[in-house]
Amino acid sequence: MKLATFNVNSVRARLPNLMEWLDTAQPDVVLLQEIKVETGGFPQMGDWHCAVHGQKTYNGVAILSKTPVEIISTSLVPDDPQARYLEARIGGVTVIDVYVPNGNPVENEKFPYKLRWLEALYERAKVLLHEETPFLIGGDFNIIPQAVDCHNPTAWEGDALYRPETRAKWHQLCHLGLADAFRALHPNEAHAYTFWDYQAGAWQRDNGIRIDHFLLSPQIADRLVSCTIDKAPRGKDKASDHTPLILEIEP
DNA sequence: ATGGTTGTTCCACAA
Repeated sequence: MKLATFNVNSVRARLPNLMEWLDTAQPDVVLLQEIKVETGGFPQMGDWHCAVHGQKTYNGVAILSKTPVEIISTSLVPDDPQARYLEARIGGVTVIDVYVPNGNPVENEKFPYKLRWLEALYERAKVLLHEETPFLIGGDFNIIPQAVDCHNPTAWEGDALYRPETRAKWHQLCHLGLADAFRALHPNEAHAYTFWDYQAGAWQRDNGIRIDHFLLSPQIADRLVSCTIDKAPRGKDKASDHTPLILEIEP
């Protein structure tokens, strides 16, 4: 079973690139973030089953699946006005699609909102682990876990993606027993990025960061086959600033 | 240190 997570930075602006990539990569399940469209405005996706939690202009998450997908929840933080969470069941697996708040600038309310959001995700993961539900969390976490996950750590000091409080939340999730699928299989690999800014030639200079992740519950981690970054979409015309992360698990 | 780019929307805001 091949799953992918892809922050498309507007599903409508990215539709030709997305369709081409789906045709090439042939995933079974795709977690999309930043669809930037209301739920009802999500494009027709042919024979894909779609679960969508969208809003106007900003944010928005969706799951595409070759097999039926049942929405379990679209709410993580109570009364969250921002569409960032989608929990669904596909076959026997609970698939959670997240678009974690960016958190910048750290001086205003955006940073505590990010930390509250991550705390709620931690609490949800604890419940699912206690229930022994096989699950995975994929998406744009807006977290650079370690120095090796960015080109120039000094440049990220103080940024909400790399602040100690942010990375502490990530490590709390991992210490619950969730596996960072990419890092588990590529322990020391550097320059393994999933995002390159549009600005200042970041892509050409490989000035990237690894912020898109799959976290696996123990039952899913036992089925882990591979986890790879598909850099090709980032090099296309009209590319998103993110590129897909692909996860293969035993059926 | 600054500026660099993209998407949505209506021009600033988010990333």
